[in-house]
Amino acid sequence: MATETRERIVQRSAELFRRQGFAGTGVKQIVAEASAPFGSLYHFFPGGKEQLGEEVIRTSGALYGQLIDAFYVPGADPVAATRSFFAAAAVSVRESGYADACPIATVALEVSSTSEPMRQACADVFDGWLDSATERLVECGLPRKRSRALAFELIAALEGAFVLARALRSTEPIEVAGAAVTGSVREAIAKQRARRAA
Amino acid sequence: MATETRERIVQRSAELFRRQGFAGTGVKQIVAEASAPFGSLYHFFPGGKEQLGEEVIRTSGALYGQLIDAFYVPGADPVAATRSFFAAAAVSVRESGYADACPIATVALEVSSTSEPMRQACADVFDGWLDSATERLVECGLPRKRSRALAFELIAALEGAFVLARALRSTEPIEVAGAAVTGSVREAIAKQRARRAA
DNA sequence: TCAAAAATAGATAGATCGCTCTAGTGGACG
DNA sequence: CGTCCACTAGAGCGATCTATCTATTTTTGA
Repeated sequence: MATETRERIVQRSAELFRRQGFAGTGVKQIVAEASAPFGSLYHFFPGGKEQLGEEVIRTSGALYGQLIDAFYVPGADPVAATRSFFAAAAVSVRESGYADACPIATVALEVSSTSEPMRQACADVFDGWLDSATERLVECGLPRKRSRALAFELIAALEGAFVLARALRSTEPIEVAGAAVTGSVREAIAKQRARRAA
Repeated sequence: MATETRERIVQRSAELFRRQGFAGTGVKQIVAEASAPFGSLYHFFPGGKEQLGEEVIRTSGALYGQLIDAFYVPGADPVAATRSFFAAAAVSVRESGYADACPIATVALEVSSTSEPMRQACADVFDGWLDSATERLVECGLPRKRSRALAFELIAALEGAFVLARALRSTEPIEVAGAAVTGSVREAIAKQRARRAA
């Protein structure tokens, strides 16, 4: 089945978009690096580059979102999970030579004011991440409202740390931000335990 | 003095870059919207678009950095300053229709893997912000090490909240992130006072 | 006042952009 | 065996990209 060509296009696009941005990546470069025929791109994506962009955002966003569930497994310690999550992010960013951080942030900032379908795709991805993180924290016994605030704090700190890490070529922002979020989670858990004991 | 043309080019570029990114903005569009002669762009910036980009990053980055000093004035309450800082950011983002958030984040993510001089400019700007915030917190009586960690937390949370706010078209990320950072500052101040009392 | 320098003005080069088009290939199925 | 259809393949279109070029106008300073 030749639909592997389609997958190669999406995967290569995902890598190029997150590194050079959407506007900074040409369709010729995509098909060349994906070893795909040029005609196939418009065969699989009749909506052109924008349709490809939207799909790349949704698929790579969903893939990355699975990491949240992978770290915050039910029954595990959410404090340790938070620490591990940021530590893993730092390793991943460093190992890619500070090239690959968030799969959609670069595109998100680029298209939020220029392409409504792509902006919506980014919003859906972020909403999905926030919902995932919120649910995992609720399962840890935290109140829903507090969980949602922590989810925002977690995603925002991670995204911001990624921006700094890529520009500064350092994992320090990720480590420091991770420590801060870990502290917030620890405090929330402690407060919740105290309330239950009373 | 005709150097106002040069300033118009820089200012207009700054606005366009932060909204559509560096690669997504053409030099023709810049001179058109800046009401500047096309030849003037290459007269003032013989290094072309990249030189313009670097200068835009440095100038608009320095301008934004002054906000840090404006909010964390010596003698003022750092907790209230943090709250005000994020509140002002939220208002600013909303009033621009979620178009203008961080002046350099969009470009930073775009060029960190494609243009070393522009990446370095972004790194210098971020370093400047971190140094400013660190100094202001040190002046508030916090230990230098703790101040620097809080500075990272502050900038990272703000940057990440900006990414989310623009895509979600909501100020909630900025408000929630602001509350988290404000809490961290409050806690650091309280801990420092307790240490001094002992 | 006049020459030199600075800035304006825009035509245009050469490359690349996203995209369309037609032709051809290979395999599945009647 | 022949037909259909998904996919491959790439030439090429018009538009746009960055940048250079020459010519002209404006400003500056001796």
